[in-house]
Amino acid sequence: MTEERDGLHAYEVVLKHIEAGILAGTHHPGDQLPTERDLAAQLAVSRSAVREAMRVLQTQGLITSSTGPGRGTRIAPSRGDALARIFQLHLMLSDAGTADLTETRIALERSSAALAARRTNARSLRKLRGLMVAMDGAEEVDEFNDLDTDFHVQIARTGQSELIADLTVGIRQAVREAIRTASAALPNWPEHRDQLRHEHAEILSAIESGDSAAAANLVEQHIRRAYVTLGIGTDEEPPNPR
Amino acid sequence: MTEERDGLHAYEVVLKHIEAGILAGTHHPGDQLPTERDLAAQLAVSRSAVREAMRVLQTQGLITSSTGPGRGTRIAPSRGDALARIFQLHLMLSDAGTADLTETRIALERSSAALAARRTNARSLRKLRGLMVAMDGAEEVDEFNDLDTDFHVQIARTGQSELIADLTVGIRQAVREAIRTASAALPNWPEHRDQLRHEHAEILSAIESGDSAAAANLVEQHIRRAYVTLGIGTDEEPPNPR
DNA sequence: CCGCCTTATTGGTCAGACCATTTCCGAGTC
DNA sequence: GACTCGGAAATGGTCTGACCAATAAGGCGG
Repeated sequence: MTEERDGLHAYEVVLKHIEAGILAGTHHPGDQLPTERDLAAQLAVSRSAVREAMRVLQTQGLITSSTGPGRGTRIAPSRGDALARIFQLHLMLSDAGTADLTETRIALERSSAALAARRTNARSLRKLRGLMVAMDGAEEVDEFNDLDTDFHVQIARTGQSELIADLTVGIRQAVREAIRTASAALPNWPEHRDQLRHEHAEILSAIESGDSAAAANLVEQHIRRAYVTLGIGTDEEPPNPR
Repeated sequence: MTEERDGLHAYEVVLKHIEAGILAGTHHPGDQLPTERDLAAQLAVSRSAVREAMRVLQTQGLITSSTGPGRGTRIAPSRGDALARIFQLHLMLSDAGTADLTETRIALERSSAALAARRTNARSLRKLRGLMVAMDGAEEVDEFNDLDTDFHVQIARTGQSELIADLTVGIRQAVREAIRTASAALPNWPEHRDQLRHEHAEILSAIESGDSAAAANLVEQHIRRAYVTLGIGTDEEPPNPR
């Protein structure tokens, strides 16, 4: 076999080979892949090229590797937070305005909250209540803001759609710092904080009672009110009007 | 310097080094990175490790490389469709139900359409009109479906928020095959196709006239009607109710 | 039968070489 | 002086081969 690579880089040959299996639905979570040395031989590239492709897929949360006989590399059973991290990096480099980000965040968190309301489970509710309690005891901006982020993330995770959850998490993480800074500059922080506590309680209540429509609407109001108070993302008409 | 890597893999050292620069806002699109050999020396890892990290960032669309003195590697000025491709792979492996996907797609495309209506430009409108014309001439399922995908993608691109566009593109690409299969099985495909043409025309009209609310609503109706006709994603109450 | 030790497998890392492309610069030419 | 051409150097791309580290499996002695 001559090296017909059609201008593709060596690592791309490997990457496309595996991605094709995923996109075609022939690779499923848990499936075992050939060893790096075998793949290199099969595709007529060096092991380095195979390893570069493996790294790419690993950092995208698509495969996991471990050493030892019979171990090796397999399609990841769960994607972890890789997508959220990648998403966050893209957000940092993107020129998306704060307003766009806000509207996207609202669109995603409406989905998250509604899903959460329809798929509650005892463990998630316990975590959410725990975060509420923790926030009741958090007076300062930094501590409260971290818990606030966790609260929204936990709602996303409750929906049991890891994809939507990952996106939600990524965007919430990305705006975390901006929210922190704006909060710290608020003259009436204690009032704002109490308002947030109140809204969180309402949202949790809607989720607990399984009212997905209410949960979605409350989350949207919650986010909009917070951004108005913080003075961010209000420079143009909402791109997602209702 | 002793190799204090704290359990991190060699490539992770490099990856985190560069990601940190991005997340901290010290790296901006267009910025030049050190050469692979320099980075390897600085971080006390082998060049292979540096290359693995570079591959990861390249495939995520975050950096670009070229050879030659003074060229090298830099932060990508534009992220391309890398995020959409990664997103698509995650969708394939995720257990997200079709219903969840549909609702998320609606949430995102509402945003896309509304943004497009507020940020129209001659070039985008020309492309959209061109796709409409092409669809008028496309009778068969496969050809029409490809153009349909392009139409939705182009709307997303028109919004000028690459982030939302990438997400929209990823999810639309991911459901492309499912839509194609379901369409091919439709007994009354010609009627469905004509209905889609009609709805596309309405959406384009709303975008042209800058009516973002109408554009968002029309897109939502368009997607919902299509999924009902195709018999997918209707197995539960909408998670994003209004 | 149990526990330990050896061995084989497999990913992780490294060093070094060579290649391909591109820029840069200087010698030579008009 | 300007222009062209050719070689040197920079830089990412690829390959080879070696060795390390973790782990599982099998064998051996008790």
